[in-house]
Amino acid sequence: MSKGVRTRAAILGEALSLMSTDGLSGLTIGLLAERTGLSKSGLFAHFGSKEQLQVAVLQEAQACFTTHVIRPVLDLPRGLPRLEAFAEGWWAWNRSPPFPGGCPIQAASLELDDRPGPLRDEIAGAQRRLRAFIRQGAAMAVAAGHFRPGLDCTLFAFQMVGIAFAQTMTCRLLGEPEGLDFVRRAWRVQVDGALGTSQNQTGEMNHVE
Amino acid sequence: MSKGVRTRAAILGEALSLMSTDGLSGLTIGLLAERTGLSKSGLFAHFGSKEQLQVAVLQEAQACFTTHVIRPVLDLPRGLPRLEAFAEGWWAWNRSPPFPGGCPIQAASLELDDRPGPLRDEIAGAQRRLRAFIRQGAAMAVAAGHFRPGLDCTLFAFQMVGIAFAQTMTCRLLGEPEGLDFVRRAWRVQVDGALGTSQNQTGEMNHVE
DNA sequence: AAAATAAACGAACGATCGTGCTATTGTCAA
DNA sequence: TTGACAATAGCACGATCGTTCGTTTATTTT
Repeated sequence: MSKGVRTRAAILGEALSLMSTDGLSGLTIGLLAERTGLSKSGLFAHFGSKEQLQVAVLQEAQACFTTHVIRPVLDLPRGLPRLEAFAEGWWAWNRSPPFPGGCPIQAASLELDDRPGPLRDEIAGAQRRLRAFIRQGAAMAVAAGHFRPGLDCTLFAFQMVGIAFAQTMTCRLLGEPEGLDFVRRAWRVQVDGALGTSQNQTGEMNHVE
Repeated sequence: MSKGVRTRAAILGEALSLMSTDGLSGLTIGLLAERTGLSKSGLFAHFGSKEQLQVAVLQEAQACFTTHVIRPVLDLPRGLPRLEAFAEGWWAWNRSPPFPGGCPIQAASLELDDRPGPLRDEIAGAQRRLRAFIRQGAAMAVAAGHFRPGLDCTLFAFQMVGIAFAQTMTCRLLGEPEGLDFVRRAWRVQVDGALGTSQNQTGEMNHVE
């Protein structure tokens, strides 16, 4: 591992921390240089432009999410077990990601949703992949007989994303300590609504369209 | 209405538009002065500091939301009718608010959630009031017999906020035209899960904790 | 209409922004 | 160990940031 690669990785790590608290627009080259102990120009040379730096940071954020949340659950059996573990991992990530601030991907998603360009493409791709992961996870649960046949897995992913955002809102912005309870209960409601009728733990029948 | 007040209102209107696309941190005094046709110093004098301008913009955003979404539904009968109308109004607001960009309140919520100070207090208050409004709306539906007794109205509000964020994500960032369908269906699932059993339109029984 | 007050301007400030250069330092292979 | 090259520093640039100040122009009140 050459020097340049190592430095670049260190820069991206620090950039992620900075971005998690101050957002993509708060990620400034001068500040980042100061925190990494590099000169502005020395740091700049690693990326060529501000935008390329931002793209790299967004990619690093995705890689970090994959490492911390996605990868660990791939060892678990497909279907409900994996999905449940992913949910719990995601809630943990949202509440206390490995940065001082909140999830950079969520923040960037709302920051960039009205500004077309490479940055929005990058974060939109990340969100699409995340939803696809959830959708496939739900589909596996259907295939395994955990979830009822005919479940709309795209809607399932949509709802789960909503819970995640509501969590950030509750836990981070409002700072309510019972936020995680609401997350878990909302998630439980959603899972219960997707279960196969034979496994329906709460005795309710589920809506099939 | 004196001149100063009129100008201030015009500034805030333009500021809201600018903020909806570029975020709170993109709301710069120079740019805002240019768009309103004022000089930087002339504009600045209306607020005294950048932070006070930002606070004023956040308050203006709340007022605008109240006018467009909250106020109209207060004429409707309490309970489910009002709640349904509010939902539809909110989805419409999220998809195409009276600004070029997306909902400034949602954007600011994620932008400020890690930066304590007057700005975060302001937006946190807005979110708390919004949730209280939803919670009370659900409580009225319970009182009116539309929703089942024992419904957790706080959880209900939590879930609804989640749907709204997921909508912004889907409709704005990803630009999926069918986004509104998912919003309505997720909302329908939530409402169905809250209905009194006698009115349950989908034939499912509901989970009561 | 004159006096009093409010509103807006123009110019300047120090700071920081992103981005080019050139020079110097460090690293790695021959 | 030297030579090639990658990595970093230093410096400067035009632009823009938020802010202050004194002045000028509008508006409102007397």
